[in-house]
Amino acid sequence: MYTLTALASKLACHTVVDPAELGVLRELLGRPHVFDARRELPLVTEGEHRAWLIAEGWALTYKLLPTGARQVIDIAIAGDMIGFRELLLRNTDTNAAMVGPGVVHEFGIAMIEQLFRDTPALAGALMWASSRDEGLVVERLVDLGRRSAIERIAHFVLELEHRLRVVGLSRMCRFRCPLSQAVMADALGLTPIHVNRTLRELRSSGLLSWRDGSVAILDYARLAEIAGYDPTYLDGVPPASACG
Amino acid sequence: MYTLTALASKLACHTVVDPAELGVLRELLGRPHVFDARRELPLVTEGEHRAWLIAEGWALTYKLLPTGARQVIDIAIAGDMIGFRELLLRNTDTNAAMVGPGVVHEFGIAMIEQLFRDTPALAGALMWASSRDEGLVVERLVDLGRRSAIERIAHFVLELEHRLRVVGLSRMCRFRCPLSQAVMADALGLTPIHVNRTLRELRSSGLLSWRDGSVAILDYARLAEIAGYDPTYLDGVPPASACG
DNA sequence: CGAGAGCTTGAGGCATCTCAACGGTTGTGG
DNA sequence: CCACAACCGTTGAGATGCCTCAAGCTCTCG
Repeated sequence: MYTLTALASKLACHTVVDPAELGVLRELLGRPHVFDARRELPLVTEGEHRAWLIAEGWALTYKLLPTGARQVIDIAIAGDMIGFRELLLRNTDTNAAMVGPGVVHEFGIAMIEQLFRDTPALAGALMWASSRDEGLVVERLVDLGRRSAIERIAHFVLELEHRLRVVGLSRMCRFRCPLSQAVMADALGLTPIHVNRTLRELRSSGLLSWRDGSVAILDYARLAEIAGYDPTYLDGVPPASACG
Repeated sequence: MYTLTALASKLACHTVVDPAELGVLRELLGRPHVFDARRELPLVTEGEHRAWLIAEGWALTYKLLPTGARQVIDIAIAGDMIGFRELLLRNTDTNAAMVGPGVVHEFGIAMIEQLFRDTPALAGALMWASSRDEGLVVERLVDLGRRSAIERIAHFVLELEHRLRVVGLSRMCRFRCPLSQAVMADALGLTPIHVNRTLRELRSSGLLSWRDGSVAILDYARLAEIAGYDPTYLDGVPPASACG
């Protein structure tokens, strides 16, 4: 049974979450779906906007340009929502898909409205989580506008570690990451080739290791210095102290 | 007397706005402040987060990097809010400032909460406006990640025209824009020098004119083609049909 | 009259892209 | 069981879009 532990961990950074309210949410969400890798997550079905809560696995939203280029907007891990922004804005030019296999819940605007009625504290916490996701997008904007490739990647890895640690998926600066270099390139505004070279540079400098989807941050301090990393835009949880 | 006409025009794109509710908002906002150009708009004062509603003029939010580089996040025109995202997220690494002189209202989280109690329809409309601003940020992300300099600038001009038209500040594809090339550079992830050269290219191709803060889109169709422009991420208002 | 802001132009450099290719792994259908 | 495609990571060589450095001009403001 999936118990939304990741979501609970994340919200706990912001407020105390009533377990009873979480129970209401679980009831409203219903049964989870188990999805294959690369499965598309439709954000609009039959004119209705849909959003997704990731219980397990990774997902992302992206936009496609007429030229065929792709820009990844959000990278969602366990406890994150996908399509929440589009629920309010009702735009339809955004796509979403799973990265690896995973477990997700589907929901719509009606569920959010009901949460606001029945469990206003939890609804507020979800709004905070959504704002935090916007903060991630803003920080990515800074990445693409004003940081070099090596700074972007360093920043990206540190941010990932932080988010995964909050939901219990990073320990001692080690975590699993199923993102291909192509996906990272589309998220960071680079070429897969350049992502490859830059990662190699970080690896050969002994700052991190990344093999077969297993990442280890080996020199947190130097990585943070390269990235100009300051996680205050996230959630107030302090950065990792040690890399054992 | 400033009557929030720009805000009303914008919200009208989304829902019918009750004039009585707007009256309540005007009461809650109180007297407007007249600010000089370049005036800073503090987003945090005495530990309290503050936001601003622009009644007249232009304002922007930005982040500063340790290196001294600047990334502009939002560019706000009449009817737009500044600092709304930070109100929820409570992050403190974002700055805001006026561009030219202008007229603004200050508000805080308490006012939003009261709007949700007293005028829920209007509060919902404001949430929509806030989501629309997030949509702008996402589209900027696509700009910086996957569009060339000339595409970014073309897209930026078209988006500006759309937003200004919605609040009655653009007619026949002509509008005033007080942004310096340096500000545009910091918004679009470019150098002021390159913005200058790219603008010259657009001008000499007869696509637009830009002199002394007066902009005219001369060839909407070709500009839209260059930019890959599709304003569905905005508000459902159709693009400008003619450039007289 | 000087300072500052904004716009413009030139020359050279480099970070990143483009094009091209190879090897390993996985899944799939004949 | 094999052939083949698809995906992923990797590397090389050359091209280029944008940056950096440098300078001069105009206008406004005090």
